[in-house]
Amino acid sequence: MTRQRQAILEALKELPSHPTAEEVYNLVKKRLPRISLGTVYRNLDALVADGVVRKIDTAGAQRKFDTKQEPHYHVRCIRCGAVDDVSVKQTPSFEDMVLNRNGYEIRGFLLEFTGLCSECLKASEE
Amino acid sequence: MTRQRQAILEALKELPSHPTAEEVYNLVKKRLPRISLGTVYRNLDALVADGVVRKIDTAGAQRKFDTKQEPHYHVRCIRCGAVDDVSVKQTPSFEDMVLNRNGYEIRGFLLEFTGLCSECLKASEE
DNA sequence: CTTTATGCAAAGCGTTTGCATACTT
DNA sequence: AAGTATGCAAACGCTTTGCATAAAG
Repeated sequence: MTRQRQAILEALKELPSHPTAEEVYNLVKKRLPRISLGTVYRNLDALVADGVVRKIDTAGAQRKFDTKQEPHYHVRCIRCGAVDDVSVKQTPSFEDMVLNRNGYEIRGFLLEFTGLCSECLKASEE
Repeated sequence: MTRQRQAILEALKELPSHPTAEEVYNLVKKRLPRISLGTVYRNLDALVADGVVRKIDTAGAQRKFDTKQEPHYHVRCIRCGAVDDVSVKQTPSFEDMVLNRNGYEIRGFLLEFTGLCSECLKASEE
C-alpha cells in the first residue's frame, strides 16, 4: 500500500461518481504532482484485483471505475457519455431467462441502461 | 451503392456470426484485393446508419457487426472474446424495472451475457 | 462536370508495457 | 541487499481522418 495507491483510493471516494482513470489521475496529481497515468492504471487494476474497486467496461465508451458497493446498475448517456446509478425493483436473475445458451457456461451478465441525462435532455429540447 | 459496399454486405452474410471489421476486411479482400480497412469501417458505419447492419459495441472487446434481424441477445466469452446469440424466454422490459432513474430519460438497455464458450470451457478443464 | 467514395498513410485515443530509478522491508 | 512500485516514454490495438485520385451519377 504505497502513497500513490492510497491517494488513488481517496480520489475515488471524493470524485462524484464513476470517474475515468484520467479523472482520477487529474485529482491525484494535485497532491502527488509527479504521479503518472500508468501508475494510476496499474493501481486501479490492483485495487480491482483486491475486490475494492469495480471496473466498468462500458460498451464503446471510456472505461470507468467506482468503489465497490452493493450490486447496482448503470445508465449511460448516449450523448455525453455520463454514467450514473439506477436502482432496480428486483435484482434480475437472467440465468433463468436464457433459453438456448449455445454451449456457453453463463457466468453473469452486463446490464446497462442507455438514455439521455437531464442536461442533454434539456439541450436537445432547445 | 458501390462495388465495395455490396461486397461488404455479402461478406457479412457469409461470415459465421458477429464478425469484426477486420474479419470482414479479410474476406472482402479476396474479391477486391485493393480495398482498405478504412473503407470497410466507413461502409459499415453507413450500413448501420441505413439500418441494415447492427453495430455491437461489446464492453472492453473489439467492436462487432451483424446483419440486422429480430431483437436478440449476445453472450461473450470472457476468455477468447467470441460472441454468439442467446435466446431468451421473454423479451425483458426493463423500463418497468427501474426505480430511481436519476433524471435520465431511459431509451433502452444493453444486455450482454458473459461466460465461457464451449471451447474455452474444455480448455479450462484440462 | 459535380459529387461522392476510395486507397493510402498518418493521426487519434485510451490503455499497456519496458526499463532504469527510487522506494520499501 | 532483494523485491516491488514508480515515472517516463514508447508501443499497442482499434478506429478515425486528411488528402489526392478514381469512380459514380
